[in-house]
Amino acid sequence: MAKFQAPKGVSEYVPDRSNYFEYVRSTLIESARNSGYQLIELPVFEDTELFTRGVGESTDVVRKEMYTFEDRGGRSITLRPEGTAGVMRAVIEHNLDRGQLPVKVFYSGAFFRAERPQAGRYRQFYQVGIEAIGLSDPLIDVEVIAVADRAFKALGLRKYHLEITSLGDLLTRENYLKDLRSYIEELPLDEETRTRASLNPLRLFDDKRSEIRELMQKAPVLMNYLTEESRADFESVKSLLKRLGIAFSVNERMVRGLDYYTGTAFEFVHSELGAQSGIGGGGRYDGLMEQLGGQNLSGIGFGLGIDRVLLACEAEGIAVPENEKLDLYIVPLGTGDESLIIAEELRSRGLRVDLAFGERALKGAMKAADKSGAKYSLVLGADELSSDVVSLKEMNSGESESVTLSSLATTLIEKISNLGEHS
RNA sequence: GUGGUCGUAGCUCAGCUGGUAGAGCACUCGGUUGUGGUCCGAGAUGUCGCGGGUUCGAGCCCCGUCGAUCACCCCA
Repeated sequence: MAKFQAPKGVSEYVPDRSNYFEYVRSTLIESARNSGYQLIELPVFEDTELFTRGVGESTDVVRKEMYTFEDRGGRSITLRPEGTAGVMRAVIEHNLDRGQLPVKVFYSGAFFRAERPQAGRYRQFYQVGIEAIGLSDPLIDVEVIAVADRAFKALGLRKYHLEITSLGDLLTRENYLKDLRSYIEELPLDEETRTRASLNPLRLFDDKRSEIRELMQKAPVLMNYLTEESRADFESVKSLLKRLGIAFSVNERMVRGLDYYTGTAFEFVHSELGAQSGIGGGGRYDGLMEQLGGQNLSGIGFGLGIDRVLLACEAEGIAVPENEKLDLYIVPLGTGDESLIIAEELRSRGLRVDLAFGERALKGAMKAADKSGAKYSLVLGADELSSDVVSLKEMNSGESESVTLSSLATTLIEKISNLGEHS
């Protein structure tokens, strides 16, 4: 029988790289938690219509990238291609918007898009996202951006930058798009490009071909259509970002892939990732909640691509910190039972402990201790059991000291916490 | 979805103009009896992505297929 392989284009993480993945994900989540966002855990599949109405019929995501199927009850189901629509559905369904506003939630999980895979672009990929719903205020726009920026900085990323723009309110967009369409109509375009433009004229700003870029140089710019209020909000966002020391550039031609964005929109781009350079992006959405049957509340949020952030970290040579490693590795010499009992006792005290299984030779077991990255190791043989004293070895220095078995846990806990303070 | 490149041991790769597979790393054991990271020795490991075809003979040639990768499209 042929070997099974994972389905085409999915991203999956196995040891040791999965440690790196977990570190990246938890760092992103911690940034959201530090800002008061709470977990919202949602299904990975939803009613297809939630996405066609929420994300927008004209988007590529809906038109050709959704995993849609019929369940046994004849319902049309779609694997979630993005997070915001589902969050809005849940907020409405559970009346979360009836309490204090804004509602602040974060999510983390798998998303699905049936695209041609590439490094950094997968059919099943992972995102951490946040949403702040029910408040239209530059303050919250900036907070949302700051959550992402702080997460990236916490990871130690440097080679990324933030681009922002304002897409204006719904009416502004309507006026602008009308003018943009009539401008594009006059351009000498091939059939395919024209079709793309008719679905979303903003796309042409993103075209890689230089002749198109040139044609679009003189196209009307949305920024000039903004109402006084939008303009003022955007100014507030910019000055607040500056005061927070968050570097950014204004990209008046930014294009977002989802239809629902209004007002502030932003994107984090990393310079070492090739074509799939966006490590996160988001923006405000004024009409979405109402569009999905809720009250008329505005919200703002982002999605960060864990897979891409991980690639970015690797590209910058960022390592997983030491404290993710084991505290102790036990090498039993014919003392499997006792070793496991001691390990369990230490583990229940909160220490990270592993041991060598399978009657390995001392040399091999010490090698395993080394590979595990554990901070300390100890050998447990008949001598130790009869004397109740073990030789606790600090792996980096190679030095060891005698510790009684009964004080092993407290000694280790003390040593580990001292290490933490010094590093 | 479109086009280019690639697919040999767990990993990185070598394999000359076709003659039935190799290196380094990793792994296991050992270097006189219980302490790893260096060094030395020994050992295990592959249906050469999969399926067809050409040939006396294919890892090397042809076709298909699956997958990865790069760019486009799009996006996290």
